[in-house]
Amino acid sequence: MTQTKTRHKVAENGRGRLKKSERRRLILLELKLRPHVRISELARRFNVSAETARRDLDALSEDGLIDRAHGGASAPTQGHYPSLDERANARIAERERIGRRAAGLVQDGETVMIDSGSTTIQMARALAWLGTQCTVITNSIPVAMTIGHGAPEVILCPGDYLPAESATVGTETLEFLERFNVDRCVIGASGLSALGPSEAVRGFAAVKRVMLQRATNRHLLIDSQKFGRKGLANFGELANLQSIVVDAKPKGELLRALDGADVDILVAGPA
Amino acid sequence: MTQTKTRHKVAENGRGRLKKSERRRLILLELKLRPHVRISELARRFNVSAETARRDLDALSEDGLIDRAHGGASAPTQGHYPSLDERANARIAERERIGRRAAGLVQDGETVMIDSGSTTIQMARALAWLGTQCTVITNSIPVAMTIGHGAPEVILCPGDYLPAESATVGTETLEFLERFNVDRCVIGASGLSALGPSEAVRGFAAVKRVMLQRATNRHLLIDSQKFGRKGLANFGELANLQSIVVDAKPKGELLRALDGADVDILVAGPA
DNA sequence: ATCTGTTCGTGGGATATACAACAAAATATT
DNA sequence: AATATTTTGTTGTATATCCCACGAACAGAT
Repeated sequence: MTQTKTRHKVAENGRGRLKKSERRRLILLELKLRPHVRISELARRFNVSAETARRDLDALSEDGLIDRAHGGASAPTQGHYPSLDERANARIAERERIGRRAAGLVQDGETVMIDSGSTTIQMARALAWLGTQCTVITNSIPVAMTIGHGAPEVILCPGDYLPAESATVGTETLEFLERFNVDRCVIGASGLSALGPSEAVRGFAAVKRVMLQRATNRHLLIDSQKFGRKGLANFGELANLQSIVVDAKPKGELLRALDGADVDILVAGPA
Repeated sequence: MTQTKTRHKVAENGRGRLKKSERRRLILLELKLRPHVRISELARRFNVSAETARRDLDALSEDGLIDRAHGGASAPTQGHYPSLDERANARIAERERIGRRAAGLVQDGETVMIDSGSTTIQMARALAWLGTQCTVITNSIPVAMTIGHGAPEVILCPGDYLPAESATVGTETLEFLERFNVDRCVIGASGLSALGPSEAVRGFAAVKRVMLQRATNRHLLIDSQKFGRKGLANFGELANLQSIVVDAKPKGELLRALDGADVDILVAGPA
């Protein structure tokens, strides 16, 4: 049952033992197929001690390539997700509030474009929860998968697959989106300043811009931590937005700019 | 920190305790966002004993909704994956062989269409392993995600998202595929008889048909268990295929038909 | 109100895993 | 070839989880 010999041309050791890098590569590969691997199982499979397997998992976890668990590890969630320390969890709570508030805006029968991003995933989750009878168009795979099992119908955009964000981008995506006219679009952003919303990830700004063009009602979902920040590329003016959904009301210059642009500010309460 | 009150209208118990079904729903929801939950964590969060949390996970695992692990549970792999009992694992081994053999057919620089299905996922895995420099067009999300982190470039098809198969289907998908001409297509099937390959899942047959039209070289990946079976809809004739990749050589009528149609039979050896 | 089935918590012994520190082996370097 | 470095194995102890069985609390029905 030693499969080391059967492999293509794995770098092996003196006595058919796999090298560290090979083991780790196999672990990653395995996690693409199975959701979870167990330390004891890896130890047996590679003929190494449990400690070594543990060290492998710790190292991979350090690099963010896997999600460590007691006794094993899981594949990281599709689409970057925040690590699990306290601060990140706090942010999740806020995003959850924002997502729930935004999901409440969607009415039965509407068609909605949803952007990719961690906050919009939360919204998708809330939408699935509510079971709103709507049609969703998205370029985000996590959004599609989250909603997929619920009531709403999902149309996925084509395009170049961006693994880091689990979303599609590129001209295919843009052309596809341009074929639709929808009731609503819900987008996230890396930053929001008086000059407008901006995005850090290459290629996303264009997608957001097209979504904004194609929707009657335009909503921006954004965490208050991102107020004042400026990302790589601006997309659209403040006046282009119907409303922003936030966890805390903006202040100062940003608030004045929003008021001037006649943007509704929807603060997601703790309830 | 008791969030039970903050929920929309969760069914709660006398003293703000969640009912069993609510807990399980929340667990499922949580796993859409995070790859892994831990029993101890759930027990704290729901204010129940670890035993209760364990029972929840066991029940959900029984229904195939989660993947149980030591100390917790993970979300099941995107796209249906066979349960882990012995027989299923045996089938996986065969599919892995087939997938590896098929991946070997792809040359650097080629453009390949890959169908959805458990066997093609295995091929995607092998392709990522080999690091072949190719461009992949697929309607399967697991395929895209598996390959995504490797060398090949991935273009995802648009369409209606089919949660059960984690793939896109429908006219959007077909129209999109028709815009490309590729070197190779690799497709799976539910059955293969002398009359040709057939597919059971609604909507998939059309996708396969278009992929076959658009490719110079056409390969069918199929498990020998499916020889002789007939699915819902036939797609294409045997003569339409360059080769089939199988784990065991067909016999009898099917073999004669394949020979007559001049189809190469590539048997994936155990090595 | 009483009954009945479900759901849940508790306790204890067996097993698994985590963590740390050191020793042994393999690999790389000079 | 000899040395330095990395990688792995081992040991021991603390901690977590598992599994089982039993009894208490609960919800719904008669």
